[in-house]
Amino acid sequence: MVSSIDSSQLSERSLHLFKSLVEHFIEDGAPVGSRTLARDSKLNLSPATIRNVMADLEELGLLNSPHISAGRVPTARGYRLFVDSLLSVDHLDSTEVDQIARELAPKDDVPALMQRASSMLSDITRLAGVVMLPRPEQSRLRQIEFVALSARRILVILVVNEREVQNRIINTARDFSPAELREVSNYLNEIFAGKELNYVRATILDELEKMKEQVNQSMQAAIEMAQTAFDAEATTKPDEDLLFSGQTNLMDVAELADIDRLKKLFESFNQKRDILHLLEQAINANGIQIFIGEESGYDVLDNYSVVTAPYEADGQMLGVLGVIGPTRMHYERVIPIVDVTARMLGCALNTRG
Amino acid sequence: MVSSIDSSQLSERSLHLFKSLVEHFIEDGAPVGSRTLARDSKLNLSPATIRNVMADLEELGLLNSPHISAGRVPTARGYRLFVDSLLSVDHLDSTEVDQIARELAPKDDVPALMQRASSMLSDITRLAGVVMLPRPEQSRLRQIEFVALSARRILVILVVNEREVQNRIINTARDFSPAELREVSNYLNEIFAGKELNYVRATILDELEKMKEQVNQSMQAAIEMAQTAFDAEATTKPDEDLLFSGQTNLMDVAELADIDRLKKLFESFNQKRDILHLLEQAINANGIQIFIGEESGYDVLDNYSVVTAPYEADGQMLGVLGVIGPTRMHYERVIPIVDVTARMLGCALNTRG
DNA sequence: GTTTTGCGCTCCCCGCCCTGGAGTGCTAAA
DNA sequence: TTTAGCACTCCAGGGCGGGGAGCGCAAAAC
Repeated sequence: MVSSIDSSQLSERSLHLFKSLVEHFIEDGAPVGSRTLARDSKLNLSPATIRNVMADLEELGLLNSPHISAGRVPTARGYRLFVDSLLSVDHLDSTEVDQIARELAPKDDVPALMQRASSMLSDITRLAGVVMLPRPEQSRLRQIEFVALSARRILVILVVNEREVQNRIINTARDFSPAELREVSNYLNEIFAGKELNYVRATILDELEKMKEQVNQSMQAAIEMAQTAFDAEATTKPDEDLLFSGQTNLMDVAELADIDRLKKLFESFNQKRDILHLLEQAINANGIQIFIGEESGYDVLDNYSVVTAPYEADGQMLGVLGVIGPTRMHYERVIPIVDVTARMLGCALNTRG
Repeated sequence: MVSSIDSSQLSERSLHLFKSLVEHFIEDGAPVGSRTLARDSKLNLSPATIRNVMADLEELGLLNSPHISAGRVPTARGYRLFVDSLLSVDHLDSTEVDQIARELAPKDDVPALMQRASSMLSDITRLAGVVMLPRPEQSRLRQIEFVALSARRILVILVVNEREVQNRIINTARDFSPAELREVSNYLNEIFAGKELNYVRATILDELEKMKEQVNQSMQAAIEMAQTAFDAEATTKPDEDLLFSGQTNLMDVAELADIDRLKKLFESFNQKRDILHLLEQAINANGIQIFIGEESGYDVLDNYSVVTAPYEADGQMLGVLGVIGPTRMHYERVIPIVDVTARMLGCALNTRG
């Protein structure tokens, strides 16, 4: 990464003008010229002076012009300086906070809650919202149950983290009686309840070995069954971990009218991979993190910014949520919204149901 | 609906030319003029003759021209005649059929299967795919189980139609012991297993009344619990019944470059309501049904066509699937693909797992 | 009677030029 | 150091004209 700009390297005046320019551009989406800036920034300077300042800012890589006789536009680096040092974040008025709180009332199951969080983000910001579901690595097994469907088909139910339920169907090598199944689940609950899923997956093979002669036949079968169950879990999950919403909002922002870029972006939403990687970077940042345009390292996100915040419950980081929109977005509004939503979601997930 | 055109009302030659014109337009997307038609239809007619024929066809409402000196374009009515009487459906080559069959192998749970069906439709046709999930009204309860999560929180598991599992969490008024829960589920399974969910929902109140003094306390509680469980089911489901995929494919078709229409369409995908209504009309048609442009009655679908087919398993209609694309789509390919997919999906859903 | 030829006409598309406006950089004056 | 002045660049939009594609109509040809 190139040496980034420190606000102390620039004069008060330059910063003021720069901030004013970025705000203008965010509002209008059109390159900003020296005259408009002279008129609207209260500094009482002539356009010519401002041109000199702007030339300096361009030198520093904070601005550039689409062509020689157009106004200036912030670069990614410029936005970076803007959000890091110049931005004054809005204070959300209480009606908005109330709305968020209402939507995120912990009334039903986790997936539905996440879905609501995502659509709320997109509704309020008029951009695209995204929520990463609680990471399975941090999921603690609460309970495991087996239900016999037919002779050799068994429904496995994993209760995870108080409110989340996963089920999968496995086929077994031999028949199990209901009593046997109960015995098996009791046994598994005894050793694995409260453990992390990752730990369970990792340990279950050892356990199998250790118990080989020690316990009776049905227990061995139990462990084998459990293994199948958790294996399946590991393989079928990974594309179910991001929830998008409000993608269509992005079709409004005019400067992205070029449908090709938008298509690429939508496709990367479907693929999920890139966005997922990006959000994973953000999970350990404590608090808001912002990826601006090309900074993210993903081509599809050129000209888009991602504002993220991790959410936690019971003192544990669970995942990340955020908003995706044009670099030219109203950061001063989006940031507090993402922030508050993350906190509220955390509250809703705290285990006191 | 206006009287539609019967192919017998038109001369052999007119039909041939008309068909040729539609095929041309589907290929190129540009209005077709008399000269191109004269060149490419093997009839050895002069452009002037063809102009006369085209004028007649326009009179009948099968064609129109964007402006006076452009070529002709099929109207919705024209497409209707085309697909009803003139279309010769492709024969899918076996590699494609194989691909479909492979994707729809009944290896895992119903939702995942549906998801695969939808994305396969969109992948193969390069259009948008949609699948309506099996209608809950036709779901038969196979088994019900309760799992105690904590003192007064109980996880209800409904196994429906062999392969589908639903769960919800309910809060109870008093504590239940595991033994009690088992007793309750045994009881409910006894009377309700194999019945339709609708029937269960409807009957459960009566049952409650009938059993009032007849059975012991815990049985009454059982029925109350079950009622809560099924109620919740009825209310939380309805927006989870359509699966779209490949929407981005629609961003390629150039003539719909006007982003506004596309945005409206995408929004109606999210709302689901309109598309759902449309598909519901198609569920009782036996076999392929095609909605062309304005015919559908929904504004958002102007210039789009929907090709649907219902799918069934075990002799029972379960739902509808289909493809959404520009009216100018390759019906001769899309139709057999939708058809085969519906059949295959039906097979995959047959209960022999 | 049907088909073709010929002709005049319409309309779109494209390239061209032009102009006005916005904005720049540079230089010289304040 | 700031400002004024000036020459210059580039874009957007309007007007214009030619070329092309296509049409309808009427008269000739089959």
